[in-house]
Amino acid sequence: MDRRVQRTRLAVHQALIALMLEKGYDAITVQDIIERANIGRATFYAHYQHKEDLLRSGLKDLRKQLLGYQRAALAKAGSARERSLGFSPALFEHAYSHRDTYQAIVGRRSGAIVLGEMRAMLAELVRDDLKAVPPAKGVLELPRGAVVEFVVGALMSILTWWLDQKASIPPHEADAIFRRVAVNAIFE
Amino acid sequence: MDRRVQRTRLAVHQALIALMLEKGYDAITVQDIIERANIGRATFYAHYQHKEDLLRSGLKDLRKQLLGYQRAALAKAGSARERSLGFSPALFEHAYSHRDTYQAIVGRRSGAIVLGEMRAMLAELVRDDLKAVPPAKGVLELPRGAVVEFVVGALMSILTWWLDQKASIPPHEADAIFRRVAVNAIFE
DNA sequence: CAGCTATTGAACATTGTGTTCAGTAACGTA
DNA sequence: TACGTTACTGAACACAATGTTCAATAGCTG
Repeated sequence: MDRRVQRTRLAVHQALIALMLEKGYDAITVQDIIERANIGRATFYAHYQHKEDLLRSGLKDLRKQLLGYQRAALAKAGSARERSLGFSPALFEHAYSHRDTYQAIVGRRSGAIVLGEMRAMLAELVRDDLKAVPPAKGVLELPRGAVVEFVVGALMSILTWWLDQKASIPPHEADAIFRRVAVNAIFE
Repeated sequence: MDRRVQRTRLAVHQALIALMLEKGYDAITVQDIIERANIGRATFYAHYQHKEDLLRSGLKDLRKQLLGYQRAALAKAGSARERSLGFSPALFEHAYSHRDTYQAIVGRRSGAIVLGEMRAMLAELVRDDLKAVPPAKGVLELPRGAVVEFVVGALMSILTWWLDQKASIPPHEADAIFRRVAVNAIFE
């Protein structure tokens, strides 16, 4: 790929992340982005149609990685309880080493589109994952759709809370908290 | 209060809800609102500073009602398990009878500010509520902040899922689903 | 080096914002 | 009912951002 294209794309993506952390996705204008990335207006529109288009292209990379984690987790052995939502430890590790990016995506300043896309991505992961889990037997049969939404909500909540924390809790501990509340709800 | 003011405020609020259901909060312009509400531009800005200002004023009413539900629930008798998050049945009932409004606020088309405000409101409720609940004893001590975020996330998730459902599930059933996954996580 | 292609910067029409102000209508009260 | 007060109107305004166009220029790949 043309080196100029690479540099432009990188600069724009970095500008977006930085600006999201500073002012939140919604407040960002294309003007802001091209100034920060130091590129011409026409250049931006040669690459992306909208601000949103840029965002989606960034989330595509994230998606690929998450799907990779899931495939790896599904290949592992263990009890059904251990294997369900098996991608979660890797996800928390990943978030830990890309704190800035995750905080920009999932944090308080984020935008509706960002959160919506992230939810959709995670929902896909969780749905696939739960295929292996038999429906919980209890007084109340939980609808599968509700369970998926619930797990995604719990995951995003814990993730947000964890990243906002001053005292840096290690990722495996944050994951343990998530699994304690989410996995409990799924089984029995 | 002046009748003219009342009519203007009502028209504007109704326009907002309708437009949120049609195109989502983010896509709405002040232009849209004043056209739909059929008022002059200057009139809008005489009442509200921004689009966001209008939104917040609408959410204030909701907040009052939710706090009322909580006070009523706290006054009731019952086990700790029953009493915790005791406002939830009333909340689901309320959402059921104001489906449109809730769908506009909490639904897929909503905006980040809307969701953020709603989260904050619910977080306040939940935090107050959980003061009565002793910390769960288990292998892992759950941080209180994490629990609050988790419960709010679960509530919003189940609410969204429920309102999106075609088959109209009765509110008490939706509430049962919520309590089944959320209360379980808090106790034991 | 040659040929291709990405980038530039400036200009443009369009849309929305938030403010101002004089004129008009509707209101509450006496 | 009549009066004084207050809210609404509609038009105009400066400003900021959007997304497009195009000729000129710079940088890349082979």
